[in-house]
Amino acid sequence: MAKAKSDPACGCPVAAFQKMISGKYKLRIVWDLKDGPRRYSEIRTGLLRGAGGSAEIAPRVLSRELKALAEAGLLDRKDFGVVPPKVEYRLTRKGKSFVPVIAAIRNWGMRHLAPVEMSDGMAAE
Amino acid sequence: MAKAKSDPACGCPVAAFQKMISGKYKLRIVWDLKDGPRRYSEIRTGLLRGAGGSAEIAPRVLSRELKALAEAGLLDRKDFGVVPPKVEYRLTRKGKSFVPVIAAIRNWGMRHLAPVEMSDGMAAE
DNA sequence: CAGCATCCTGCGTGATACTG
DNA sequence: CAGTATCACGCAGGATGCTG
Repeated sequence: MAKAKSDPACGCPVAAFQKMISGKYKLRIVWDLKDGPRRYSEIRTGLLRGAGGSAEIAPRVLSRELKALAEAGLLDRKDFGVVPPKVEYRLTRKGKSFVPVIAAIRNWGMRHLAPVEMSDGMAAE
Repeated sequence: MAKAKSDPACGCPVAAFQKMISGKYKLRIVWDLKDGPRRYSEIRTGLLRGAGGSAEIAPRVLSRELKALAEAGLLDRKDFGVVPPKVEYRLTRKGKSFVPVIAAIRNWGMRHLAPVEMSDGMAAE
């Protein structure tokens, strides 16, 4: 891989999509944010539901995904610039438009590959 | 990493989905197969559309993805067992049920992250 | 609290060669 | 034609420790 010279989207939306959501948490972050803005730690904590018992998420990783999503234009970073740091992330319009797609994915996933005992955030809709 | 002890689906359909389609070509393979069965080389060739100029796809990679998809129950491998080898891959019912999801993804992708000059297989829906 | 800096590791992926 | 075998590499992602 890593040819990364000329495949902004490869001419294929699917490939572009894959790139955009590459990373274990991206989809779930967006999904978590669909209910409203959240703070860094809230996202982090939320991601642990269903993490399978692994340790905590490395801040480096979460940070990276958040940044990538922001640069992809899916979400917006709001830094309050206060002393005890406070940062909120919220979906942009583009991000919101993406939620239904995730919903479709979740929907399919629950029907077809789910051992899935509903312990997830599925009470949402 | 490599916790891999108990996360068949992490309890999260989205995570399971990500696992299932992890791999650069999986989604596109399924998409390509939506029109009917295809042979190994056809898939390989088809995948090159939009490959961005990289060399050909390593057979090892394609092979692996195909196998994974088969084990995931999305597609079916049909070996004709003839002298000049001939193998066809076709979507299973489950695989077909997944096509609309990809369609949703493509649809969103074309609207939101597409440099996308319609050179793809978009005539589909 | 919200990160960034550093080290380390496994796996996905590419390239090439070989086989039934 | 449809793969498997082998070598090599980069990057995602985990674990710690530190900072503003």
